[in-house]
Amino acid sequence: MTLHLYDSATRQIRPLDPVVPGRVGIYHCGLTVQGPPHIGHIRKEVVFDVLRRWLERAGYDVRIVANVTDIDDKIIAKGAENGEPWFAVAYRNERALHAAYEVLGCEPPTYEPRATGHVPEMIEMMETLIARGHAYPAQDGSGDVYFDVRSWPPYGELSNQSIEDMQEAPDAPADGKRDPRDFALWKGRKEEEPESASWPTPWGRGRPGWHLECSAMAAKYLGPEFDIHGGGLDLRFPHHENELAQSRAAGQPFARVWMHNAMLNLGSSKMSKSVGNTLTVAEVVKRVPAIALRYYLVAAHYRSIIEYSEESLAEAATTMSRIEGFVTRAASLVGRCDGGEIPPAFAEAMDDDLSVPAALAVVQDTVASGQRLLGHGASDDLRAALGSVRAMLDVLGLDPLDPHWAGSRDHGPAQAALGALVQQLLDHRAEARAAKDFAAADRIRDQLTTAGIAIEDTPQGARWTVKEDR
RNA sequence: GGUGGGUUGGCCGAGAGGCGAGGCAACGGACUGCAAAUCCGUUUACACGGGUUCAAAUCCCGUACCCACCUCCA
Repeated sequence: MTLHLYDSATRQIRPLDPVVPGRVGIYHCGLTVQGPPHIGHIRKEVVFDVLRRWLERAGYDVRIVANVTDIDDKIIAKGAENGEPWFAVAYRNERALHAAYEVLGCEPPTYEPRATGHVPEMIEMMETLIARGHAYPAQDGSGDVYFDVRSWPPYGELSNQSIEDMQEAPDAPADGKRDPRDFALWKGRKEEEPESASWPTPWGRGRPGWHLECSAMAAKYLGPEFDIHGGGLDLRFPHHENELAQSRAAGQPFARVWMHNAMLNLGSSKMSKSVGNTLTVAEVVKRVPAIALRYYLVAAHYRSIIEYSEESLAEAATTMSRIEGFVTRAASLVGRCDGGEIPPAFAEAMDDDLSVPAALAVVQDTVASGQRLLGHGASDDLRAALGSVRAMLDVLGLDPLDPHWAGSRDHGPAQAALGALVQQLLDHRAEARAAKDFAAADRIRDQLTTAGIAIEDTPQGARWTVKEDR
C-alpha cells in the first residue's frame, strides 16, 4: 500500500499521486508572527514533520514550503502599542517559532518565505487576475485590490458552500467592492499606518492581503501544480478557499490534496490568542520534557481535536518515559541497533491517512515483547525489537537515541563528573548490600533520590537515570 | 441561518456491520533484603429514542449536547 491521505476538498481518502514521480511538494500555511507560538500552532508543525519523515522513509524527495506572514493588522498594531517597528515584532516572533521547531525536534521547512519578500510576485499575480477579469482595483480609490468572486463560478468548492449562503467579507468596507463577499488581494495604505509597512504598486502604496501571499509563494517554490496543501482546519475558509480561487483563476491547477489538522482545545474552545486560552511552547516545555510534549501532540490522530489537560499531558509523559526506559535499557545491553525494520502493521497504519494511534499500538506491542526479552539478556530477538522500536519512533520524531534528544543529555564534562560521583555511591551501596547492611544501602539510595537520580537494580547491576519529571 | 466534524470503559484514545486496538490509573500476583523498573492477571465501553439486519459502537431516521468555520486565526 502507498500513502493514502484524507483530502478535505473531496472529503475522501485518496492515494497520493505525485505530480512528479518520486517527489512530493507540500505547502502548509505557517504562522502570522504576531506572538510566540502556542502548543496549538506547534501541533501543525509536528503533524507535517511526521508526514515529511514518513514520505522520506518511503524514498520521496520532499520539499516543504511554509510561509511566514510577517505583515498584517495585528503585527502593525502590536508594534504601535510597544513603540517599536512592526518588523521588530515580526522578527522576534519568527525567532520564537524557530526555537519551538528546534525544541520539539521538527526539521525546519525546506523553504520558509516571508510575505514581505514576495511583493513583486504578488503584483504579477494581481496583474494576471485583473487581465483575466477576476480582480479589480477598488472603486473608491482606497488602493485596495479585490478578487471578484462572482467572476469565478467554482468559488466555494473547497469548503462546499455557495456564495449566497456566505456572509460578507469584512476585510474592507464594502463601498469599493462589486460584491460584499469579494475579498482583498491587496490593501491600500491607510493614513495611520507606518510608511515602512507599505510597498509601491501600480495601484498605489499598500500591503499584502494575506491570502495572496500563499498563492504567489506556492507557485514560486513548488510550481503551478503541487501535491499537498495543508494547514489548520480553521484556515479552510476563507483563507484556503481564497487561495484556491486566486490560483485557479490565474490559470494554475494548484494543490492536488488538501490536508487539514484539527485544533487543540483548552477549556473546550480552540486555543487562540483572541480567546486568551493559550499555552506557549516555551511555557509547557518547562513543566514536561519536550519529547513528552511531542508525544502528546503526535499521539492523537491529526484530524481529531485534542482537548488539552494537564492530566493527559502527564499521562503522555509517563508513557513516553516508559518507552524511553525500554530503549535505553535495551541499548545498554545490545547497543544502539541502528537501521531496524519497520513492522508491516506500523507501515499500514501510517499509510492509512497517518493513523498514528494504530501505529503507536504497534510500538507498544514491540516494546512489551522487548521488555520480556530484556529479562533474558542479550539476544538477536532483543536487537530486532530495539531496532524496530527505534525505527518506528524515528518516523514519529520520538527516538530517544536520536542526537536531537540524546545529545545534551549524555555528553559533556559535567555529565561525566556526575557519572563518576554516582558510580562511587553505587559501588558503596553494592558493598553495603553484599554485607547485608541494608540501612546503609538505603541511605545511599535515598540520597540519590533526593538529588533527583533514580536507581534501578538489574541483573547487570544498578542503573541510574536523572529524573526528568518536573 | 449555512458548511463540516464529533459524543467510546475511572481517564486518555483508536476502530467503522460479526473477531476484546493501545495507553494511563486502580487492584491482585511474580521478581526484590525492601524498593524501583519489568512481567503476568483482573476491570467488556460505545450520548439518547426508533429502525434495517441472522448480526449494529459501526448503516438509516429522529433527538440532545459539544467543537470548528462562515470575523484575525495552526
